[in-house]
Amino acid sequence: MATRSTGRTDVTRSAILARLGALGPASRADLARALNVSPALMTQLTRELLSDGLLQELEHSPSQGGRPARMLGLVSSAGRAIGVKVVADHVAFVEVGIDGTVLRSASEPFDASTTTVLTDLASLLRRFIAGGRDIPLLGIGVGVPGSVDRQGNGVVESTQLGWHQVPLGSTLRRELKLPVLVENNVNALAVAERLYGLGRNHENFLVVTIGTGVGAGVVVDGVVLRGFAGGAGEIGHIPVAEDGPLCSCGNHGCLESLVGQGPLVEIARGGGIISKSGGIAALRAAADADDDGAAEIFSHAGHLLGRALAGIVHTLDPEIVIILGEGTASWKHWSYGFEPAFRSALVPSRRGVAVEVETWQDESWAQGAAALVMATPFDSVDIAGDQGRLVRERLVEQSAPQLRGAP
Amino acid sequence: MATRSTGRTDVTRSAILARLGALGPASRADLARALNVSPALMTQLTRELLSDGLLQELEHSPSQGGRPARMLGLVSSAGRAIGVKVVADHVAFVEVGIDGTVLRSASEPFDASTTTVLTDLASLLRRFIAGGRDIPLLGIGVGVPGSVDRQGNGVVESTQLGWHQVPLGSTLRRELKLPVLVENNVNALAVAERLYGLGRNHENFLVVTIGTGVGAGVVVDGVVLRGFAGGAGEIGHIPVAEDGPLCSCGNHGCLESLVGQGPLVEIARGGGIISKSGGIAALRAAADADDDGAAEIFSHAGHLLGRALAGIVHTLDPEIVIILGEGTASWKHWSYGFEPAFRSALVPSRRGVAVEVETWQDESWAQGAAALVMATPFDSVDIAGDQGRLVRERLVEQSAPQLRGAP
DNA sequence: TAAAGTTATTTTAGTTCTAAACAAAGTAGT
DNA sequence: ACTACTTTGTTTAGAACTAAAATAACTTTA
Repeated sequence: MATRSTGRTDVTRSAILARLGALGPASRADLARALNVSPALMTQLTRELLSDGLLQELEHSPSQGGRPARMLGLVSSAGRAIGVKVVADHVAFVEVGIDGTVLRSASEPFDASTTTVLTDLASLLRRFIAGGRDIPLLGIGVGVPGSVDRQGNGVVESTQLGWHQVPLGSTLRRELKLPVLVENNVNALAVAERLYGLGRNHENFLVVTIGTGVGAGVVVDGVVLRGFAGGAGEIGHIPVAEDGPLCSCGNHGCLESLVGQGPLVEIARGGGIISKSGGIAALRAAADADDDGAAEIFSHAGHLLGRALAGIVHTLDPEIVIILGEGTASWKHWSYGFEPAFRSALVPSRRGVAVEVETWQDESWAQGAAALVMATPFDSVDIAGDQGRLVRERLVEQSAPQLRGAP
Repeated sequence: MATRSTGRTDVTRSAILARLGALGPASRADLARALNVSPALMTQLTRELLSDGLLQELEHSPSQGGRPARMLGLVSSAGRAIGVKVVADHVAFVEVGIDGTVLRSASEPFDASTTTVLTDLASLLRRFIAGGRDIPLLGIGVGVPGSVDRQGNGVVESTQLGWHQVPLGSTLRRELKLPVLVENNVNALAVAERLYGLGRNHENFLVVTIGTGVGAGVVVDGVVLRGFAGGAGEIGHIPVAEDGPLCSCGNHGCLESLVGQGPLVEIARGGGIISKSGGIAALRAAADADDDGAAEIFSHAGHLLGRALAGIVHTLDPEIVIILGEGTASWKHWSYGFEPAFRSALVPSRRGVAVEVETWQDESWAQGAAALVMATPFDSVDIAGDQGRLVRERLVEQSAPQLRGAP
């Protein structure tokens, strides 16, 4: 059906801001091309944003053969966002600037299984917010391991947290009086990747995370694919072995039950490769030290992941696959199994699909959640709904209280 | 990025026509809601279409508690389309009315491997077109077993036909002077399903075909997912068995090499279940006659398909899975293996996903191809590009040569 | 160094759509 | 019958865009 061209609040206006934030200064002509609008409109919108004090004109860029471009840059104090990573035993916060850079971060112990989870989380968040700079706070992004009905609604279903239809979004919104966007953590990462990472240059890509579990974020035509109930990307439960080990979901032989961090450590302990108390770090250390058994464990995991991803690549035809997550620290070892299995299981015409492994940081999950907020202006499909509109309004209104609508 | 709200030719105007064609008469208010535009615009557009002679006002529908709705219906002579199914040894044509009903059909022997394929096809098409009624021919839809760069472009890559970057679209367009839309055959089927079938009521679904090969069409938010190079949905080559039989793609153990019609027949012959010259019909007959071996072959295929589809459902989270293709004639036998394997491999929260098997007809492939033409008005994402615009123009202009622009 | 070609930005005159107010044509309660 | 309430359809003013032409500010070529 025809998408209603909103009209309500201006989408393009703030898409300009988000783009400049994400990619740095650009000319009006660049922006018009990138956002797929006419130069005429760009002139008009940037005029308003300049007079609102959200943009500034910078130096000229050297001529490309014609009139040199006048670069436009963001006034960096235009906004900030907070990203939250929620897992069973702790929460992590980051505060990011409008360009996605981390300004502050913190981590707090937390119990997701109490009856007071939501108010607990709100208090922790309030405390973190209080420490922030005096820049308009555009909103809160929350990444959870589980599925979310709609970003702007924020009802969470998560076996990992033991949450069943928990109204995380509405509660935080009420408690904090701020726009709140809730999303599956891997999808949030995909949004961040699209905005700040390799996904900037690709409209169709796959983000795959390896770590405790295995997950995927699917970006199609520049937009994160959520599926019918927000559950797309749960590749950790693809059936792999007919009679494999028991998975947390209750089935046997899921991908995650074979290549997740827990199972790998289990195998290593059983095989005497690491001590009974050793963890994934010990296993990686063993592999790094050329222990054949350890290498084989990673390599076999890579093999299984490679075959599973080949299936997904056939299904979705992405341009590039981006590997992320805590597990990437051992990617070198995974890759021995992954590359041959993955490539050889692909149809010849797909065999060249790019696989990139990005460096992983502790804050990456929370940073991804924050990207949800910064991405809302891009949100032409209106994934974030009402909350997206609020973010946009805060961005435009708070930054320029002195102008517009003053008597 | 913000989608350019085309503006060029009117999309909504013909979305009205397509909707009325697909779903029958509706009121202005209904249409406005369905197409997500304002009532005001609907008044304006329908006024034009009425005066153009494309629509007609019908009786009032009984009041729903307020002013009774004035129904609008399509003037059925507004247009027709032709759909073509191309396979290695023959082509099939159908002519459909604006509501998707088949008016005429034909099948011709054909050799896809000659050097004159394209002109041969054009001649056959010309002959078929000539037999049609005197109603505006909106365009030609072609379904091919392979991937297509862009519908409106129509460059085909198909191992099955032995075609490498064949410019099918542009050639037919030049030869026939008509809008031509080319698409992978399963994707075309998904479009038809969205327009006329079960997909009408679902924005996220999966069309799976079983027959010679296995394929899938993925519909996300109402739009067919094509992927980076138009190759999405090639689930026939998902790796299933580590050391399975050789597949036509050159790899071993692809889903298709295990559950395709050819392999099933092979196994049945080898097991003495059918004669050395028996085909799939014989195998089905054996299963129908309670031959345990035959039943087991189908059941095992169902088992493998079920596990593979479970993986895809986890990846895409569709609301419903629609099974189509020649193979559905034996679905009863497949289902014994399919249902338990599929359900038990799904995460509990997904276990209820609906699986529907629709009746299959010989012309279904070609009918799907024709739907490409009828769907272009819906094409808010502009998949069909230039050719879509041409279809729209033909629909509006040819039907009302007597009005508009007359001196 | 003047003419030609490029690229960037602005102006102008629409087009397409929406929101909001209104008019039309009913049903249901009193 | 009279009023209140619903739903449909229309009118009007205005917002958001676009295309095309005009203008600006260079580089390149002859």
